[in-house]
Amino acid sequence: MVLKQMTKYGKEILALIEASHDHLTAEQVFHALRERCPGVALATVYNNLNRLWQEERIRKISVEGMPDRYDRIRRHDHVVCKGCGRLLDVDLGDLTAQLERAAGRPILAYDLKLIDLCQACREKEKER
Amino acid sequence: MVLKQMTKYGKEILALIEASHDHLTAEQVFHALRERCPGVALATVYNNLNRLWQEERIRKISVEGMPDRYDRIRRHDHVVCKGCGRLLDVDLGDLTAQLERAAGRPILAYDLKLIDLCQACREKEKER
DNA sequence: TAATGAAATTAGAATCATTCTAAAATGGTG
DNA sequence: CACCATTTTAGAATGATTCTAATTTCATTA
Repeated sequence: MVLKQMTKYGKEILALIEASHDHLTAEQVFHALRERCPGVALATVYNNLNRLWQEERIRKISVEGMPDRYDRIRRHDHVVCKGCGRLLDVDLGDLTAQLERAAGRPILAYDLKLIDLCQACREKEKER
Repeated sequence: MVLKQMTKYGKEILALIEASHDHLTAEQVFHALRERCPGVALATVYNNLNRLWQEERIRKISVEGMPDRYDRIRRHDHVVCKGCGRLLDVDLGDLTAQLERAAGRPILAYDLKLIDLCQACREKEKER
């Protein structure tokens, strides 16, 4: 895929996502962007997020029952809390070769989520 | 978690999912169930899918941009086509211990998707 | 500089999956 | 049977995202 020149908002949004260590939803990106570009439309945010995603400049993370979240592309994995969906970064290194061997077939990439229960959710669990 | 007795539709839906080697959406479960139970409501399907999921009797798989799909619980992983979202089963065995070691923390479970491009999508890719 | 055309942006409607609501049906248990 | 909890139901509501068609922007060419 040939990467096209980025647009004004494309650049802004990419910068926002790269700078953030959270995992922003489209809505959160929209709010953050508004501070710098008051007039911008929500559709523009979705347009650009989709474009950036297709160009593989950002990652999209989906967890059941929550809005998609966007993340910088640099290789890393995630720990998702089973209770509240809280997402943390973790890096297990590049497992591609290993997984290909185990699967017996070549892959383009993989998506690995570790599931745990965060401190807060563990407390709540106990109460019951 | 103590498993409760299953309800009439709960059983039907669980059986449907266990029997199917596809990865059914709620809508597909609804259609299939209708053949055996013509009057059943879509809400009932969602109710039961959610209950079964909470009781960990079925799995829920979410891939960005598509409706959630449901799967039997037996341990296995998935290969997702990057182009069309087609989902195949693959079993890499239980990597829990290995992943815990790599992550340096205990986990409850994990969710691993291998990404590839299916034959059909590879053809299409070429055409461009 | 004016004209052209492609791509980006916009506002709002539309869609789709899913959840919610409140009422009705069902199913044990005493 | 009477009771109460649970399940089911139909349809409305919600929330995230996409679509649409008009408008704006911007680079390129005449």
